[in-house]
Formats: sequence, structure tokens, C-alpha cells
Amino acid sequence: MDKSSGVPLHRQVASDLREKITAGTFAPGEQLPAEPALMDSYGVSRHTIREAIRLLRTDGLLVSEHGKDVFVRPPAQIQRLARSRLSRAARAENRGAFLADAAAKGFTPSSSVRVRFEPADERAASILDIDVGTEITVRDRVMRANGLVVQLAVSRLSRQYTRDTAIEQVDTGEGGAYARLEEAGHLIGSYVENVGARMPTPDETSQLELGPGIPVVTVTRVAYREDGTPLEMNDMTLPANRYELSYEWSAE
Amino acid sequence: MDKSSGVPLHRQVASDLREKITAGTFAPGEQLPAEPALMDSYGVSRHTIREAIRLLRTDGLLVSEHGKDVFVRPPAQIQRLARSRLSRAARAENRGAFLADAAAKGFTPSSSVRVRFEPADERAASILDIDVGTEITVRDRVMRANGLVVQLAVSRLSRQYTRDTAIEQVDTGEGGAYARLEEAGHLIGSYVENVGARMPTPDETSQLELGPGIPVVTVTRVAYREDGTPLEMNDMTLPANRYELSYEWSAE
DNA sequence: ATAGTCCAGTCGTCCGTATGAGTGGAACAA
DNA sequence: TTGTTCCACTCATACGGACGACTGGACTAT
Repeated sequence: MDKSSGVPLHRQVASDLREKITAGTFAPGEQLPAEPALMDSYGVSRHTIREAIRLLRTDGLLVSEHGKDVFVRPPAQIQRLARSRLSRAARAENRGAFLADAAAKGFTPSSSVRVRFEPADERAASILDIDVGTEITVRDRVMRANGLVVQLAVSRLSRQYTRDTAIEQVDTGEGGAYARLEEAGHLIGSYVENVGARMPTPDETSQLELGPGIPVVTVTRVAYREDGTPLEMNDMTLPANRYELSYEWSAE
Repeated sequence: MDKSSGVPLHRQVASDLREKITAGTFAPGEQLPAEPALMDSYGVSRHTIREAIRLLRTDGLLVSEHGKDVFVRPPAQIQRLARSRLSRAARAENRGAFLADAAAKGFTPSSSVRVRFEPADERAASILDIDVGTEITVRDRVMRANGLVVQLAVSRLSRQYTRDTAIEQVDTGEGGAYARLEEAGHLIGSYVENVGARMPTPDETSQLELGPGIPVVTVTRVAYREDGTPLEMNDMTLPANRYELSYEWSAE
């Protein structure tokens, strides 16, 4: 390590380790040498080593566990979510989009739902085009694959559309909430999804069991009735290392 | 701070600061008390304070500059990219999707392009459905708004589609590369975009001037000819704090 | 007025040290 | 063989000190 280059020592160590990782010297899933060994080989203090490791951890390259070695993060397998999951044809065959996706991939999906009713806050009111304080139905879902939480979703609808339907039940039945809406005469006309990404809140970190340095992808979907009235908004939160979203459309 | 709660001190400090920030005690753009002041008010060492600040920095809540105070990150304004930017109608009026977007928002857009030719690597070959090593045209773009880099894009096409067209020039002319493809008889049939997010590489961090704790959104768009042949792939990288992607489609 | 220097305050880097806590295997006892 | 205990090794947390580098304003000299 070059002390006079102006580049901080821990950055030099970090980029050297980064190279060794991407080059495969330290393979994914394999462990790094212990801190004392790294101190010797780079000739710096433990603090500096830890600083370097921290950099790579927040970049998502390394994971460390107390009492064990530091490991190179194994590549997570990526699920692809296509928009075709929302077609009526797909809906007929399952109890919602998530279960179908997971089943297709050979996972054992499970999902716990909590339904509650509350007055609309400002954001919900503006998206659903209703007055602040209007009673809305909130469906709070935690989706799991093989026991691991993989997706959070909060769905909100004005309660006028859900009263006396299975949408207010934990199990919305075959085809999910959208099928129930259409049965009640509210034919879905179009969907809009807004996609972003950010670092998770501490809550999300623990719920999704995210390592440090893993962002979440946020999707807000709004379903509109054929006449343009917004019927439902759905805030989804997905771990970015396990999901990829796919959209396709024909040129016009 | 409670030493016996089992929760690490720096986490306690961090969540206290987090609350004060979200509650508005420390307003966006305002500065935090200096480290010595925080040491006094929490009764912990500088190391612990810095650890707490680091947590909030990697979450994107704080930014710090050498020699200056630590600041609460001011909210960035979000641009929305809609897929309608790719319609033929929009294409007729501008020199590509990005410039139109930016102009509409009152920004002064600029964009520098480098064109090069290289053999297709494995990924490009598999997406473009060509043999590894086939010569492809690579258009490397850096897009700026008011001088700030806001988007990176790398477009790849098999060279058989670009030879003797403006696509091999820096300025592809009105309507951009897609318009040139269609003029050459390759009518675009459909687009597919795969969207993900991850932490930026060091390169991207400096190019996009990303603060710590800001992920990037990655979009890989593939344009297909009407007969299903892939014509172009475009890898885009956007700072997650400044962009939101929007997709809409009608229910079927 | 202007330009330059100086300096106090701030964060960044780096060292050393100490203690605690989790892990996993070795040694031991039943 | 089986179950338990113990211990060495690991990383996490937390303290302390020291120096450097950067910023912005005050001050000085021109």
C-alpha cells in the first residue's frame, strides 16, 4: 500500500480486495482471510482493514457474521416479474399474481394478509382521487417464498368498492382482488406502475432480511376503471437483489 | 442512552437522530450539530457518534463534506420517465427521448456520445441473438441536465443494421437511432424493458456524482423488429434519487 | 477596495487498546 | 457412541489519542 499517493489507505485496501473478488481470487460464498491476517498482508491497522471491509459491505459485495468469517456475498438468483402477470387469463388460474409467479419457479409460496380500515391520508387521497379522511380498505401483505420474506405489498381501495366483497376478507378468492372488483361491475381499464429504488428503512431491512448495501425497488401500481376512475393503489417493496421487473409493449 | 438495553450505542444514537430528522427538528438542508457537540449531548465517544452518522449516511439521510458540517440531505426532485417517450409521434419532434424529456421539464440538456465498434461479448450476443464476436456498434452516452450527469446509456446493435446510417455518427439526427432503423426498413415491433436496482460501482458513483447511500436503477431495453428479431439493446443507469420510471398499459 | 494570509473549527484518516459475544470444533465425560 | 463442556478464534462494539486536510471568515497588507 502506498501511503504517499493521497488515496486513503482503506480505499486502497478496499479496491485491492474488490479486484480480488471480481477476479475470482476470493470466490462467491468463500470467506475472506480473518482481520489479523489482512492486517499482516497489507501492513495496516485493524481499524483500516475494518474500514475497507465496511466499504465493500455497503456496496453489497461482502457479508459478515459475528463470530464467523467474512464472506463474499453469493449471487442471489433473480426473479423476473412481468406485467403479463396481471392479465385476465392469468388471473383465472390462480389466487393472485404472486402465488402464480412463485409456483412457476418451484418455490413454496406463502403469504399473510392483514385487512384494516382507516381514513385516507393525503397521498392516498390524491392518488385515488377521493377526499382526505374517506374510509379506505387497506390490505397489508407479507409474501414469502420458502419461508423467506420476498415482498411487501400494501393495497388501498376506497371502501365503497370493497363493501360486501371478499376484498375485505383475508382470502380474496380465485383471481384476487381485481377479479372481485370486476365481478362487482368495476371493469379494469388500465394499470400504471411507477418504479423507483431507495435504501430500505430499518423496518424493511429486518422484515425483508436485507443485508447492508441492498436497495429496495418500490412499485406503486394504480388500477383504473374503464372510465378512468382510480380503483386501487398498491405499494410494493421488493429486495433489489432478488427481483427484476419486466415490461413489454408494442411499438406505435 | 441506555447502555444495558442490548442495543448498540451507535444504533441508539442513530435512531434518535433519525427521529429528529424525520420529525423536522433537523430540517433538510440544515446542518447537524458538530461531532464534539453530539459527543456531549449523548455522552458517548467520537467513534460512536461517527458510527451513528455513518449509518444514516449509508441510508441516504445525511451528507457530509470535509471541513464543513454534516447536513441533512435535501430532497431531490424526481423526474418521471414514461414509456410513451418512445412512441413514433414523440420521435418525430425531437432528436431522441432524453432531450425531449429534459426540455419538457425546463432543463438545459446536453449529451456526449462516443461511438465505437467491438466484437459482441456473451451477454450482448445472447440478447441480440447473434454469435459471440460478431461486430457490433456501441453508442456510449452520458446525459446531462444543467451540467449535472443524470443518466448513462450504452446502446448496442449488430453492425449489419447500422452500416451506412447515421447511427454510426455522433448525431443520429431527428428521431434518433430508432427512426434511422425504421428508415432502413427495420420497423420496430415491440420493446421490452427489464428494470432492477443495485448499489453503484465506484465508476458510476463518480460519474453520476452520487452520494453514499444512493442506489442506481438499471434498465435494459431491447427493441425488436416486427418479426421478433432483436435489433438493439440499451443499458441505462439512472440515479435512484432523481428518477422514477412510469409504465402504463390497458387491461386485457 | 482588493488580494492575500492566517486561523479556528470541522470532518477524514489512522493508530492503539480493551471488552464482549457468537461460532464451531476439540476435549472430555457419561 | 453420545452428549456436554470448554476454549480458541472470530467479528462487533466502544473507548482513547493524534494528525491532516479542508472550509470559511477574519485579518492584514497592498
